[in-house]
Amino acid sequence: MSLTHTGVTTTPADLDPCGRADHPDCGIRDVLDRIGDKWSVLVIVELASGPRRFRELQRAVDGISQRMLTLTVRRLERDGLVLRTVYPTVPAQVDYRLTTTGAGLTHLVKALADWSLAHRPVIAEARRAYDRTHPDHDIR
Amino acid sequence: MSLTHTGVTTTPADLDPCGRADHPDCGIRDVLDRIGDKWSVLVIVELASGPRRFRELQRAVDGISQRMLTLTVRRLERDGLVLRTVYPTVPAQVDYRLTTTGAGLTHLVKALADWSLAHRPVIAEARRAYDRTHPDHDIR
DNA sequence: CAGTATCCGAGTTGATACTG
DNA sequence: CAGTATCAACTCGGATACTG
Repeated sequence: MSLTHTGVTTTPADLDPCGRADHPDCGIRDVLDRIGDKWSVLVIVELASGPRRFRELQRAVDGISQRMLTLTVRRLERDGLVLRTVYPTVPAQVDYRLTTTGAGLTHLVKALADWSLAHRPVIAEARRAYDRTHPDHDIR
Repeated sequence: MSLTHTGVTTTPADLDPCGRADHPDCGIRDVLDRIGDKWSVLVIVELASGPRRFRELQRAVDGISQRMLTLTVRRLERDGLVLRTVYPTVPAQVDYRLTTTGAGLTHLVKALADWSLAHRPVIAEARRAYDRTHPDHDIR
């Protein structure tokens, strides 16, 4: 479902996720779907430090299950952000590394991380203020 | 603190919703959770063009349900990214606009959008190539 | 080691109906 | 207009077990 689902009240099969000129999200959805999920960013960040094997990644990304790591790296691979290399040894050995495209994305992720870090106090305070003024409201 | 944790990244003092020191995502998660979901970015982008009323937003963000729009703007408000103003008219009138913090975030979102747009062809091609070479694989 | 295959519960979303 | 309330459908992620 990650390919072209933006809002979609439009047609089922739309090869043009973009559709309208007044729809400013064209294309961004693709990337957002990828980096927006729980694990991708963590994997990307880890790979930014260099190639990693499957188990290394799993150990580095604390809490990720085998299943989720597999799915995550597969999707990143499919999008051309990560390169997966299998060495026909026994036991199997596979390494993952960022592609040029993927490395480019890390800059943005880094920028986002910096912004997040810089604004964490502000956001935290905003939340406290909100929760204080809206005691019974459950936004999550 | 940096995102990159080569081998060992001990985050010294961490006040955190984060839990553990070996978790390099501290803080970025907050923001990612917000902009990573299906609708927030679309709403932010729309608001980047100026204040909007509830219905205007709903019309602009194609496909969003009333419920989801409410939840989305509430969360953005709670995080201090969006300011919600209620005018006690009849019928009710409410407008939403980005806060200074929110506006700052739009720059990053913009950067992400630009990157996405620029790399869309590459990613699309990577996907086609992957799907061609892995015909039976369902990554979704 | 590096996966794949299943099952299942929790959380999220969307449709629908109703209100100040 | 700008919501709130409710509920069913669906998705996602984790746990577990098995394989080349």
